[in-house]
Amino acid sequence: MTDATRTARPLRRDAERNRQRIIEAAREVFAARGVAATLDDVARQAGVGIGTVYRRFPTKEALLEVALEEKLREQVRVAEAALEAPTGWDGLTMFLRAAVRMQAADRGLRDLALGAELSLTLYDRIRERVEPPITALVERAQSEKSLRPDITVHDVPLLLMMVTEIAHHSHQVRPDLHDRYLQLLIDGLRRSESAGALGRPPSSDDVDAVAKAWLPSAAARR
Amino acid sequence: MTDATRTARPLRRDAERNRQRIIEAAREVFAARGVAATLDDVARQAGVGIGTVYRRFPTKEALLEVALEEKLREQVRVAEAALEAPTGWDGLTMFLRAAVRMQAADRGLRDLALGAELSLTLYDRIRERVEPPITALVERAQSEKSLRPDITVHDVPLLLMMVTEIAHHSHQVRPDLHDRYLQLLIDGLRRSESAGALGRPPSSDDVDAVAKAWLPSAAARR
DNA sequence: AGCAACCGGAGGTGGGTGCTCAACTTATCC
DNA sequence: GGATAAGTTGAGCACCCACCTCCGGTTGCT
Repeated sequence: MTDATRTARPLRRDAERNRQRIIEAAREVFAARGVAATLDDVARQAGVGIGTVYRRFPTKEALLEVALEEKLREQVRVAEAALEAPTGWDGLTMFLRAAVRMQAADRGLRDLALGAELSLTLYDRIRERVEPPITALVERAQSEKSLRPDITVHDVPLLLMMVTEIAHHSHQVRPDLHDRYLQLLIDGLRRSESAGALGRPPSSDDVDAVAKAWLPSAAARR
Repeated sequence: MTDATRTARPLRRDAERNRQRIIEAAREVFAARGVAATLDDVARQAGVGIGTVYRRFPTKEALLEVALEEKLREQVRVAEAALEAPTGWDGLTMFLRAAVRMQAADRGLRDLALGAELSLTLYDRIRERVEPPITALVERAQSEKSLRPDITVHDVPLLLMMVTEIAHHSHQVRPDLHDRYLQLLIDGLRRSESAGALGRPPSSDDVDAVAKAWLPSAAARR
């Protein structure tokens, strides 16, 4: 019953230093290039050999998890904090803006938020803590007659995908450009008599399928 | 001064038949996989050898141009037809819906419309015939007080990119899903007192830069 | 029949990725 | 100040994919 990580002897000092360097480098590299970045990239950025990276982190997934766990938790915190907003509409738009800001600044975070090759247990743990607050906000905003009634929680990931996609392609040229289109979408979310019909909303499975098809690895595969 | 294509002797019958097969196959393959599709894919689909494709079309670009020229012209026609609409708003939304419908059904068309590796002369010829009608529609819809005033022509390509991106990733699962988000954006385009500020619009150069970064080849390169 | 035109597709070329391992270096402990 | 385990390194292997060439064999045309 002894926990493996607890009984493990501490790393030698140079090894521990390299481990930190690798994590730091991973944060930068994954932020810039997303989960598609190679561990060679990380090693070069960290100033260590590739072998060192592989010794410390058996898979890219393991490194991703360590490098981005904190930011993933932050996303949960943002969703929960949005519940404190005075209105459902404020909370929902606050969450959208915060999530876009974070994911626009870190492509790896965005890839993970879409469900990319993360340890499923951690991913599910995050997702199951983000969905309930957002569901609550959507319902509250609809009962307050500010959010249009034909929107569901499952639209939220799709909105984020669209906007962060713009963000990543325009980041070099106009790092703020995506805000323009997020605002346009937010204005489209407002209840209004002039709004057109939206058609059938995505199911939870639809969202998963789209996210999977959107990920870099899927694109490379076909 | 003799035109090379005019003085060229006609192809042998089997060669002409294969040429047509290749063009037909190219239309299917590029529609499904976009400009990233390989000429090997096209050859397999056409039931001919790769060598045959390369003899007939020295580069992928040449084949793309022949395979998609008609659809590109159709895009121009759609833009011009939108001018006939009763109001600027109707014309603009008609154009958006038509452009999205066509580009969602043909990924290659979408890639070319974004400016992917097409012979520059043809590309510019298309663009310079699409922009004026859209500019006119935007201005008309704004003077009619239906389109919000902080939108410019250069927003149109970005809107198309976002929506067609969703279209391509959701096509397998829910071929109509992108319409939902196009409608949301269209509702966001309507003039309204509750609309938020949009920030600085993209310049023409910004659009080019974003489109370039969005293309499959650019993603592979870095 | 004879010959130019045409076809096919194996394979050369060039690029990239994920990962290993044997030779070397360094921290730590007595 | 050794002895030793722990750590490091990066060339190199295995693999995959895309573009394109080349030439022995085939086919349509006159």
